Amino acid sequence: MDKQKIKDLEQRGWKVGNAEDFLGLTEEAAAYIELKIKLSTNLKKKRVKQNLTQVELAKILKSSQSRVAKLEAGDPSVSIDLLIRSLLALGTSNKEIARAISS
Amino acid sequence: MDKQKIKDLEQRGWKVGNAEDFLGLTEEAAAYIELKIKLSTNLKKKRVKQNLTQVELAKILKSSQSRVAKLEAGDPSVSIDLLIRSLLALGTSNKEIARAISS
DNA sequence: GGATAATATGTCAAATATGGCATATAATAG
DNA sequence: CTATTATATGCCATATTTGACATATTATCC
Repeated sequence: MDKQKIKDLEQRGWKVGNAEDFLGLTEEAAAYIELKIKLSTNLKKKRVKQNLTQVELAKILKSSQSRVAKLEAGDPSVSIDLLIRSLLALGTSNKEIARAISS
Repeated sequence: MDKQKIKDLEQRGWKVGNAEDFLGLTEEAAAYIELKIKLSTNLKKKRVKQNLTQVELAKILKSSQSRVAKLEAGDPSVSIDLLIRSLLALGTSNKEIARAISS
């Protein structure tokens, strides 16, 4: 969670600590979501860099524009699997994927 | 593909080059499989390090021994999603996962 | 050897992810 | 403003993944 946000909440008397206490997320679930967001952000960056529209990327992936939108939004309905396969389809290497995850 | 193997094949007159030509895999599919193997190997290592049996890990994951076996074998029927969630359940951080991927 | 624990493999119903479609909402140009 | 293009959202039939079970195989100990 955003450091400033935590500070703000603590000012107001909240006992925040971390995302788990606040949102009821286990550390595990939080890490999972974080991972997904990193991958989806990266996917969008890659697509834009290659001057592709969502429709064009969908064609490459043999998927649909709507699914690409959901991929880039880190929608709960998309799997890490599809995110990774999409990144690979855009020529991303495993090392790059690793970098994205640990960023 | 194993460097030595390639050399051996080339000795015998094969034009190998890479896994794609040889196995008919696209670079993308090869990278995907490679990634999966790295994660599954890492999962097994983690489990063993924590002195857990597959049955015990299955309990933690609310899954079954047979699925854990498949996870560790990188079976085609298991998703990267489940591999990552399993690693997280064993206390693996995103950074560690990234390291495993780029290793 | 035989008993016991751990892991592997095959199958399948139920759960989840996916592509595709319709449609809504931005963003960009003219 | 109004077309046009790009992206977002909701839905659903189909496809893939999953847990669970049975059973097979492989260690490990006596």
